[in-house]
Order: sequence, then C-alpha cells, then structure tokens
Amino acid sequence: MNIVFMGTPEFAAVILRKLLDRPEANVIAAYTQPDRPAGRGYALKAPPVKDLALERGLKVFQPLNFKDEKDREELRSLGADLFIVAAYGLILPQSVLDMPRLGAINVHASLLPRYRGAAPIQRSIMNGDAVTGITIMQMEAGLDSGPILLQRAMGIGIDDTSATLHDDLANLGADLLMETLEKLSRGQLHAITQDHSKATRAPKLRKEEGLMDFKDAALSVHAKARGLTPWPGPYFMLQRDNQALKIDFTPGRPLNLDQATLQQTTPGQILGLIDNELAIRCADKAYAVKTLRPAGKKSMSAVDFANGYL
RNA sequence: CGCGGAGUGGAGCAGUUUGGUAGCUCGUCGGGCUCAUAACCCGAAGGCCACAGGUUCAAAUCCUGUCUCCGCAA
Repeated sequence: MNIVFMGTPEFAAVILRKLLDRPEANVIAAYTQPDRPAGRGYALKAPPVKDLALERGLKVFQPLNFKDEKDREELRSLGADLFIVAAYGLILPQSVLDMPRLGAINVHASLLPRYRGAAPIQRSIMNGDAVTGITIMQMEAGLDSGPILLQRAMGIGIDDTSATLHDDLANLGADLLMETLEKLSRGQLHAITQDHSKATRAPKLRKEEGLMDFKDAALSVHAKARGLTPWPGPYFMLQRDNQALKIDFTPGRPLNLDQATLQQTTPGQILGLIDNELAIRCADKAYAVKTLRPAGKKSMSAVDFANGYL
C-alpha cells in the first residue's frame, strides 16, 4: 500500500515515526507546511515532520496550498493508494481527497464530533473535561466532519497540561492508526456517520486567550491554565506605576483559604506569599503559583517575584 | 542588518527623563527575645552599577561601539 503522509507539528511527527516502522505501510512521500520564520533572528524553521522525513530519506513537499493545478498534479503523480493526514494545517479540497483509491484518513485528537478544529487538546483541558481521546476518520470536505472509523478514549489527569496530554494522545493516535490500517487491509472497518448535532468547535488558540480571569472558581482557573500550557501560556496583568505589566506563569494548584481570609479579600486580588507560593484569590479559594515570568524577564520563583514586584 | 525588552552586592527590583554621598525586599553572618522557630527586634559584611571607548570639574545616569540574556512565529 503506497501512502502519502501529510502533517506538520510534533503530534504528526510522532505518528509518522510509528508509521515508518511498519513494513507493509509504504510511505512514499511527506507533505508538510512550508518552513516559516521563527525564533530570534527570524531564521526559517523546518516543521518537525520535515526533519523526520528527511532523516528517513523521504521525499518532502511543502506547497502553500493546493489551489495551483501544478501542486495538485504533483501530488496526483505520486500515485498514492491512501493519504494519512494528521494536523497538517490545510483544508484539503475535494479534488485532492478524491485522488487516492482508498481515500484520505485523518487522526484527530478528540472524541468527534466534539472539538472539531485546530486546538482540540488545549480546549478539552481548558474546559475542565475529564476525558478526551483520538478519532480516526474518513476525510471529507468539511472540517473534521467525516465518518468515524475508530475511536478511543483517554482520561485527562488533574495536572495534565497541553504538553503532557499532547504526547500521550500522539502515541495513542499512532497506535490507533496502526490498528486502523490492519483492519482496513482485512476489510473490517465500518465507517459511522458523525452526529452533527453534537458537534463543537475547537478553534486555534489566540495569544490573548492566555489572559486569566481569577474571578472563576479555582478549579476552572487551574483547568484553563493547564490547557494554555505551554502555548500561549497563562498570564495576568499587574498594575505597576500606572503601567500594566504582563506576567506569565506556570500552572499551580488550588489552595484552600480560611473563612477570615475569604471575607477580607475579593476575587482577583493578589494575596501575596503563602508557603513560598504566590496566592491569588479566586471565586471560592486561592490559586497558588510557584513560577512566574514578568515580560522581558526570565522565569523566577514566587519568592523572587514577591521581592521585586509586590 | 525583521521588531521589542533587559543587564545595578548572593536573589528579585528601584534609581537613568532633570549627571554630583548607590537604595528597597529577601538571603547570608553576628547578637537579642522565646520552651522553640522559617516569626519578631538590633547590628554587620557584601557592589570597579555587563564590557570598551567618548563628553564633563564630576557618569549607574549623556553619546558611540561590543557582548550576553529574554520575548515576538507555531
């Protein structure tokens, strides 16, 4: 079976890596997003899938999109039986989906029809969900709306961040994809149409979404902060000499407060150090943070932060 | 030359606009209080203000150059 793999970030690279270990899956090329300027100096940076593909001697294609007939023809000429797509970052037009004999299948990091879109991992954590999972689906023109081939759930730990859950889901996705390919070759797959009435969206995160509102319950604050880690990262604004200073922080933990403290403080208020952690008042309890990073500075302990900024 | 922020005792910061004795919080050391303490009180040590030039009677502060660190993309 000749396969063309399409994906871009680390999530996709994990899946490609496992796919390359399967002798019967003959990956003939990798499609990924063009190199983009990144980091200090804005040097061009290759996406993880490209690095891996080149390392394994795969052909790599990086078209901007498939609007140009030349790019479509290039893909068609590869003669793939199947496309495997994971976090590619492009909407594939019907004309592309129609190319391979066996169609295109997608690895998506949520229990579809919930969390369709670019940021299912982050948003499921931010919403405080206890369960998420992987869906393997047959692709169609709509956004993550195709019929489901296989699905498997996974629990979200109370201290999971998007970073930790991302890795777990990528591995699960890779395993489930292998299972899919086996069943596909034996003709054991049954596609099930999604219940579109239950669909929810998980759009790409915007930087401003990292701004935290401590007026919510501490557990909600914790969920949101974890989902935002490592990117774009949770932050709050500190008023200082008539200026608002952006303070990034890493997720901490909910902290119970005694009745007296609760009555003397208001949600959103910075309470100061409690047990070497910076306590911020939420709706019901406090949120205790160990590590902070003022804009333009290195990250520092709550104690250091309190010494210089409070 | 893509854009911006920052380098001040061991740590985190103020002071730089309007040059002229380097300050705050914490830590460290000594002493005191206490049954005791990471709590409280008193005292002390510790800085050629990133580096190199320049302006000036005088530079952390103004000018020029260099180095290092941190964001900005996903």
